[in-house]
Amino acid sequence: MSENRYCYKYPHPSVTADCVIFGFDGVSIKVLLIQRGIEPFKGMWAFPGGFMQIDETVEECARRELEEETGLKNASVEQFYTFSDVNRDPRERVITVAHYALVRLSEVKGGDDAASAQWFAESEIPSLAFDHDRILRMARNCLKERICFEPIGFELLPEVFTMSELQNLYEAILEVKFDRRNFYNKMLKLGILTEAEPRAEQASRRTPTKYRFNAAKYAELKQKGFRLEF
Amino acid sequence: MSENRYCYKYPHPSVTADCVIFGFDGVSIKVLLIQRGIEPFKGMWAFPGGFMQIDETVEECARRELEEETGLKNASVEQFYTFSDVNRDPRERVITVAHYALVRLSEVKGGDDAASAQWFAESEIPSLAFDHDRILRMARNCLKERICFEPIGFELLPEVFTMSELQNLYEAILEVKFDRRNFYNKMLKLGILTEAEPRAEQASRRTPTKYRFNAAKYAELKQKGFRLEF
DNA sequence: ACAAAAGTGTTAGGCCTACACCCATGA
DNA sequence: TCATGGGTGTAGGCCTAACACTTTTGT
Repeated sequence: MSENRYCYKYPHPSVTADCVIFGFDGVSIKVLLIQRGIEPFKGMWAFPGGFMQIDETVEECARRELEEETGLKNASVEQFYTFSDVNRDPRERVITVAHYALVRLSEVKGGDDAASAQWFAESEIPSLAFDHDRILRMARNCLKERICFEPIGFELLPEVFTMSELQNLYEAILEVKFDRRNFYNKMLKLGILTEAEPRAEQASRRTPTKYRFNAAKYAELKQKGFRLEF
Repeated sequence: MSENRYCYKYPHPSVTADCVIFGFDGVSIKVLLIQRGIEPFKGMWAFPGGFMQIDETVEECARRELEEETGLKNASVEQFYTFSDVNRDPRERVITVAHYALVRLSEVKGGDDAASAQWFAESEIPSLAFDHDRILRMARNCLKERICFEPIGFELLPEVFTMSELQNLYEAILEVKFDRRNFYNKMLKLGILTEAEPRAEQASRRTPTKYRFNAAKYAELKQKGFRLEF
């Protein structure tokens, strides 16, 4: 018999943090999944996640899991909902605090567990373990809403990017199409973009202008209270 | 020694649901607090809340607590964040899933615990137990953001209300002032309000027009995808 | 009589949308 | 040479913001 040394007067649930990891390859949104090596749901795909230690917060737990899976230390990780259906885990009562992380594909080396970790385009995501299908749907919705308030998109792009990449990202997240000129104008008028390296002399007309996100100007605007609108 | 019959291999946190209960008296936002009768933080004010039972979800727990405090059964309750700082409860490791509820003051009879429950205007809220100050700040922010997407305000008003009351509510939640005429026009153009009882014949010019929320029209608009803007 | 609340309309400016052509390059 | 992607400007409509006076009633 295993030693069950932690005893309580009332039953306690386990608490896990799961992490929906979003990336962007320049065209479409990707999600990092890992294939479960153990029961339950052995062989099925799921989000990285694990049990919260007694001396860490759920956010710390999510970051720890993220680092183990992707090697990333400073990604943007945010909790968005806590799932607590009574039977969501067949083993025991587990509630999970779901997070999403925005990472740059280019910076992901693949973690310890890389063998079983894989990026999926949204359209190719298989049916997932536990209630992770539902978690994914909510994460996706949160992303949509959040991008209307904060320029989270820049976390998904390389530091230097083209306007088309940015537009593709917004279109992918919001599932709409924008007129190219209008998108350019709106973005430039917002004033949170800076042109990166003044385009090389020999730059052909075909070479797109590169931008980077201007966090300072964004902070300034935010202070004055404003909203991104799309 | 108390009987500690629930034993686990690893330490488990306790899980609670707390409920920030918002009301509106026609002028300002109110919050329902209860005075703690036991340690820790005995005598201090806090949100209603309690331990999640092993056979209920956190939302069910929040609704149960809400009903115990206010007698309300069908209020709008929504979770918004999970607080898991390691030392947020001095007794043991407790993580709490914080919810907010929107209730009509007129419908609150006062619950079992009414003796120690009290409505506070925002400006009069004392310093709170645990990390409830922080929870309140986040709840307040959520309210601000949510009202830009959904007409949650109507949950706080009586079924039939005047345009001024509605404007006061929006101004209280968003902490801004609107021009009265512009607010009227915008609201009426949105089309989610219906005039309640055609104003009595003898209605004086001083008697304000009464409206009610038109949920059907709202659902219709929402389907087509639109946003409330303020 | 005076203060407080409700009803009502116009104008100017800004923002959003829709839309088309040219150039350079790589295949 | 053709297809692709990037760069660029304008006109019309809609929404927003700013703004004042009248009426009624309660005090």
